Amino acid sequence: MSPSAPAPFHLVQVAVHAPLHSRVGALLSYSHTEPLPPGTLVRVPLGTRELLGVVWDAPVPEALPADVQLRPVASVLSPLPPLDAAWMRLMGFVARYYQRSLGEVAAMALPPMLRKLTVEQLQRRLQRAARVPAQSTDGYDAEKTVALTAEQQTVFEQIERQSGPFLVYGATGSGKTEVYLRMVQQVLQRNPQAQALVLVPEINLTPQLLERFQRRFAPEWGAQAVVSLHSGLTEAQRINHWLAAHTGQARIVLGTRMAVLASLPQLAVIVVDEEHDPSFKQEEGARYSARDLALWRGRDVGAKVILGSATPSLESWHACQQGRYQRLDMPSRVGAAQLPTVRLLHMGQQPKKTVLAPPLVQAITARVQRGEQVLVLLNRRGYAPVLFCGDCGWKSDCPHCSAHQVFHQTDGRLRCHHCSASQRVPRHCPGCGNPDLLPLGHGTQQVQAQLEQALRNVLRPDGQPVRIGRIDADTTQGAGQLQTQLADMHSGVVDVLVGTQMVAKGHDFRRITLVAAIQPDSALYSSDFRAPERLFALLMQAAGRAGRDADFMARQDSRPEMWVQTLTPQHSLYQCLARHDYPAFASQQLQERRQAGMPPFVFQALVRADAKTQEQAQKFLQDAASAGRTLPAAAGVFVYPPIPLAVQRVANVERAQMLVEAGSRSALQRFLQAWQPHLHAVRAQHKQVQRWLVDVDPQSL
DNA sequence: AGCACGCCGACT
DNA sequence: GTCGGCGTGCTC
Repeated sequence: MSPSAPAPFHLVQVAVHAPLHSRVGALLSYSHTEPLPPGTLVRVPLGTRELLGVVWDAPVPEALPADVQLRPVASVLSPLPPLDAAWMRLMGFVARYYQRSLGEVAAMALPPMLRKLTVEQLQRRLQRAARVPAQSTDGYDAEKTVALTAEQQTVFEQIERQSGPFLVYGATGSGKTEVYLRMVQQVLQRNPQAQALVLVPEINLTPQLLERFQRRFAPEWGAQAVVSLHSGLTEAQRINHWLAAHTGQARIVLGTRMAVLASLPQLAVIVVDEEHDPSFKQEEGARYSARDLALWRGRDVGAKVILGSATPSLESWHACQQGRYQRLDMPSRVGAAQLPTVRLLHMGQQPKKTVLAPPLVQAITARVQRGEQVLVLLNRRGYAPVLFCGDCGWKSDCPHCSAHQVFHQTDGRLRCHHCSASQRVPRHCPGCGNPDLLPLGHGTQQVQAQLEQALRNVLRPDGQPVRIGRIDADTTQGAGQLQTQLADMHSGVVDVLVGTQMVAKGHDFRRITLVAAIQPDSALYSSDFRAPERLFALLMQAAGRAGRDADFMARQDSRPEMWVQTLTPQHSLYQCLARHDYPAFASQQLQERRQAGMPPFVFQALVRADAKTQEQAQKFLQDAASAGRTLPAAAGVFVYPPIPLAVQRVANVERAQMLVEAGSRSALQRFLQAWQPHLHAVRAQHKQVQRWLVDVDPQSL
């Protein structure tokens, strides 16, 4: 381009989602008749298709590759205010930190419908939103503002006075939510433009909390002031809620991890409830941690960040000990509700192969006879994890995966939980023709069946037979099925609920007085060093389901209990659980992690590869490691040898991974940045590799 | 990732 | 003769 004659167009740099073509941070250049400010949403041609893109504030490249022809921007989504600098900084950070392209990260953060709408349709949507009267509060009676307890008041004042970040460490039922509500209210009242972001781990938890925020805030600011953002919304809802956040009309955005990426130009306070929950980590694409991004974003824009949990992540607990976060304790349960007594039932003293120990069955019987409810937890769905032939040793192995097919009695099928392949249960052993195949181990279906058998003659106080429900991934396939089944539990149709961990989270069943964990021991021997941490959190959370309604407990003259069936009742995890002593558990775990050199004392990333054979996958990783070790940034970084994943083969794809470790976050980041182009180059020489990825701060190994 | 182009087997 | 299988390669 000659500098003497002004070009008849302006060059714009655009972030688009063109995965392999563009490397991390790469932008594509387009021309436009006038300059476009950074953050402008545009549609640009790429090959034969048209993609959504965001104009980026980046230096114009020296020169384009000689063979590419500059093309014009196809259209500008002009009705939309540009995305602000803070949002673009966030996208830049996510792309850099998690090793993805800017375009991919931006595409993930924007509502999908933005790709399709015409400028006119967008215009109409914005106008319709603007016409909604600011005070449409129909259906929302002002929630009575109850006085805070002394404990809540103290925590509230500390958050108000100091800058944070805060970790509110409070037992289940200690009233953390009320503190969040007050804090949000306070911040939003002080600044009439300010926005709040509230993150929860699961979609199922949004309706309850959304309703509570609506009741509190809709009377003052209108129903559209509180919106939700999660993957359960329709595309239309999602774009409307996103637009409300982006234009500032929404004062409070409540949602799952994706909400942390929303455009919130006036963000002033962020709450991350149940901050320890693994669901905050995105496990595909850009593998971000919404909790970590909340902290980054809060620091970047000067918003208060409040994390809350009864069993904080060891990362957050450690950060408090280092003085990086401020810990605020809320030890008491509101309204005289008491924590359950934990009984550790030694299964070594029960007959072999006992699934439900007789004393537990007696305890369950006594509870349901008094009109109380019981929650039975078992982290294994199906009837039995494997079918076995006693004559020839045949097992129900999945032909496509290195895993067993699980026996599902309800539909008489064997089903692989990794690739979903399924087949009818064979009448005779496929190996030797033996007609007697044995189910080994037990899952939720079997526990449900055994309970039905054991309680078949037991009656409730109203003379009705006892009903046993089951909730797991198999019973909640269809839309709304989980809600229906939870409603059955609430209304008292179901007396005993058997389920996987999905039932332990967040639901207030007022009449549950007994919670039982059937066989949690396996997590103690897992190869994943985080398994005990997750188990402890799950059991504490499950314990918190019992006896939440102090009035009901008083009327029943009943005391809440949690039973744990275990072969190692003396294990320190169970001993800490029995005392409801998270701090002791955390300090013991942290000591182990420090001695063993594991997070949070080191920082990790994982490189994974998929290929037809394990050798191909591992060879790629080895070559990648070799390329990495020659880099200057490799000093202080350790790359472990590649190993197969715990489930090595899924759907006929072999999977391998390689751990990368460093003593500091910045050393790890420097190495990953420098390594990135080499990974791409090595990949180009390993065409047999079907898929590969980098997982920064992996949550499961 | 899409979406083209391109070069070999069974059908109206 | 064509429809279509998915291998290879390109996209500012």
